[in-house]
Amino acid sequence: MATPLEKARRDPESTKARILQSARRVFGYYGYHGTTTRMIAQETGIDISTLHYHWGDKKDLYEAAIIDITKDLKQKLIAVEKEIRGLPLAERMAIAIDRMTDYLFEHPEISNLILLRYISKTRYEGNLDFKVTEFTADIARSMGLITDKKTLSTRVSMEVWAVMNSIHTFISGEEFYRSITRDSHEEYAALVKETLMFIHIPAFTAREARQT
Amino acid sequence: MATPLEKARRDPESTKARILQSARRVFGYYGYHGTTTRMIAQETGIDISTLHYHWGDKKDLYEAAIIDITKDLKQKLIAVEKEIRGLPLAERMAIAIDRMTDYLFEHPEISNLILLRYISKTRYEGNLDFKVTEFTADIARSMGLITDKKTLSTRVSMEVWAVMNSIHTFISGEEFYRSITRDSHEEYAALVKETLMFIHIPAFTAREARQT
DNA sequence: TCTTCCCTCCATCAAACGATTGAACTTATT
DNA sequence: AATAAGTTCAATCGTTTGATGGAGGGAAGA
Repeated sequence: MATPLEKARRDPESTKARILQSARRVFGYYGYHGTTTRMIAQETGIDISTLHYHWGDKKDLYEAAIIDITKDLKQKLIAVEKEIRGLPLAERMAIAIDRMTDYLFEHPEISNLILLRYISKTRYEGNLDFKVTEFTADIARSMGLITDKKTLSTRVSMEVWAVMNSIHTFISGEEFYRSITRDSHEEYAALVKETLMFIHIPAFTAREARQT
Repeated sequence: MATPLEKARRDPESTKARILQSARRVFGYYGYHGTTTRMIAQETGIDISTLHYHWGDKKDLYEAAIIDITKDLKQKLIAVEKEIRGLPLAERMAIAIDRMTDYLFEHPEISNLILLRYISKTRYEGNLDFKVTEFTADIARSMGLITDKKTLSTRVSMEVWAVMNSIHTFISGEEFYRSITRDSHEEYAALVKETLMFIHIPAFTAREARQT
C-alpha cells in the first residue's frame, strides 16, 4: 500500500508531485505561516481546490513536504557515505562537506525547512515524531565518530548536529549574506566550503591524534 | 530627539516597553507571520488597539523588536570584549563562548529573531538596512582576528558568522533537541558549551600556531 | 452513445486577521 | 474646578485566509 507521498515521488510529472515541489520551495522560503495555500497553487499553476483535492489541508501538505525533504537528504547522506568510506578522517570530512554543500545549494529549501523546524514553531501542534536520532547516527557513522548505532552518545550527536547546522545556516543565509558582500553565488559557495573545512576539520583530527 | 524605541528602552515598566518585550518573545517564537498582534496584546495583558496606539502597525513593531535585540546583543558583545581583552586566543574564545551562551540562554528570542531573519523571508519588503558589517567587525576584533575595522575581509567575517550562528542554532534549537534527548536545561547548556569549544577553538589556535 | 471515474476550476463560506473609530478614563496643568 | 493631553478599551470594519460544494471536462470502457 503506497502512501500519497510515495506515489508523488515516483511520478515527478504528476500534478500531485508538482504541488509538492512548489510547497517545498514556498514553505522553505516564507515558513509555514508565511505561506498561503494560494501562493503554492499559483506557483504550481493550478487552482487552490485542486491543491486541497490532492493533499488535504495545509498542515498535511506541509508535513508531506517535511518528510519529502528528509528522505532526499537521507538518500544523499547514504550516497556520500559510500563515497568516503575507508578514507582518512580529514579527507572524509572534506569530501563530505564538499558534496553536501553542493547538493544543498541546489536544494536550499531542504536547509531552510530543517532550520525552520528547529527555530520557529507553528501554532498547530505538529505530530511529526521525527527519527532524528537514527538520522544523526547515520551521519555520525559516516563521519567515523561511532562504529555502530548503539553507542551514539548525546555528546557525539551534538557534534554532528553542530556540523550539519553550520552547513545549513550558510545555505539558508546565502541571500542575506550576499546582500551585504555583493559576492556572486560562485564566490560565496567557494567561501562557504573553505570556511566550513577550516572550522570543522581541525577539531576532529586533533582529537583523533590525541586518541592514537 | 528620542525615538519611540529609545524611550521604551529607558523605562522598562511602561506599557510601551512591556509590549516590546512581549513582541520580542512572541515574534521570536512563532516568526513574523506566525505571530498575530492579538497574541502580543494578550501576552502583554492589553487590548490590540493599545498596541497599535503605541507602535503603529505590525511591521513597525517587528522592526522595533529587531533593532532592540540588536542593541542588546551589541551591548553584551562590547562587555565581553572588555573582559577578554589581552588574554591568549584559546582562553579568549572559551570565555567569550561561555558568556555569550549564558546570555543568549537567558534571552533566546535574540538568537531566534536573528536566525529567522537569515533563513526566512517576510512577505513584506523590509527596509531594515542592517549594519551587519560593522557588527561583524566588532566580533572579529574581539576575537583578535583583525586589529582595526578596515581590514575585515569576507573570509574573516565568514568565520565570525560561522561561530555566531553555531551558538544561535544551539540556543534556538534547545526545545527541539531536548525533546529528543530528554536532558535537563542544565545538562543541555553544559553540553552546548563543551561542544562549541571543542569545535571552534582548535581551528583558530591551529592557524595562530602556523602563523607565528 | 452512454456511463463511470478522475481531475480541475469557479464561486463561495466562515473564521481569523490587521487596523481604526469613538467613547471613557487618568493624569497633569491652570 | 475646569481644561487639555495622554492613554486604554469595546466594538467594528474591510480584507485575507483555509477550506468546501458543485458544475464541467476528458479519458476509458461498455
